[in-house]
Amino acid sequence: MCFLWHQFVVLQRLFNRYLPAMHRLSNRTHEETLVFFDLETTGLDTSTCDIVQLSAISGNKIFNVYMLPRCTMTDGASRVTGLTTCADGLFLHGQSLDTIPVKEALKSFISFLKTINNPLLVGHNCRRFDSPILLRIMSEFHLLDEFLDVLSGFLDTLPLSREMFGLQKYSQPFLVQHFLQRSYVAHNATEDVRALQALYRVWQPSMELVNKHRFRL
DNA sequence: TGCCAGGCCCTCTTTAGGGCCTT
Repeated sequence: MCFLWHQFVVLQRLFNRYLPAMHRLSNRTHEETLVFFDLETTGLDTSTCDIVQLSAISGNKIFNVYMLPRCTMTDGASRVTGLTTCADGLFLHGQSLDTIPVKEALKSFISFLKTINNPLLVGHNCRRFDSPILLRIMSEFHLLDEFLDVLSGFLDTLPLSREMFGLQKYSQPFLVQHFLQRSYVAHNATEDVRALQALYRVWQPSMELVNKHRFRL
């Protein structure tokens, strides 16, 4: 009897010790893989603009494509990105870029995501800007269902950083300067995703905050 | 000359308005 009671006490202690960890594990999304992404677009109007550059990074895997937009770039977008379009193609600071058709670019991005386990797309201000544009254009090319099937969700680092830190600004260049003590080539999607990945490594937000700021369609 | 969209956040607010954030 005494032996059984001892076994019970041992099991109870083990249970009490590991239950909180098991509970945290069940709520974690660590089986998801973070994929930092960014768009360069023809403008700021999320209902009409087109994507000209789509970049993503997950670990050491990098994705980047340029595409010819179906509409002209606004002066503001050309000014901040250095990208211009004409009948001959897409140019970065006057240098011609290799582009692929929009649908091919989107399908290529979906294929990239399929190589990643349960991808969670992470972007700065992506709830209000990048994700509505990406979802709209995926829908226009009848790729939305396939895209959503492969995707775990989105995570917006703008409200996440606002909740984590008390700063005067939360633009990505400011955050990079503040946390990484360096400047970078903002408004180039590849540089933006590398910078955001580096910021996230420094921040290491809690799963509670991640779950608070994640979303799906 | 500089803005052009739209939603969130903050405050000198809530019957509003300006700044921020993305290109």
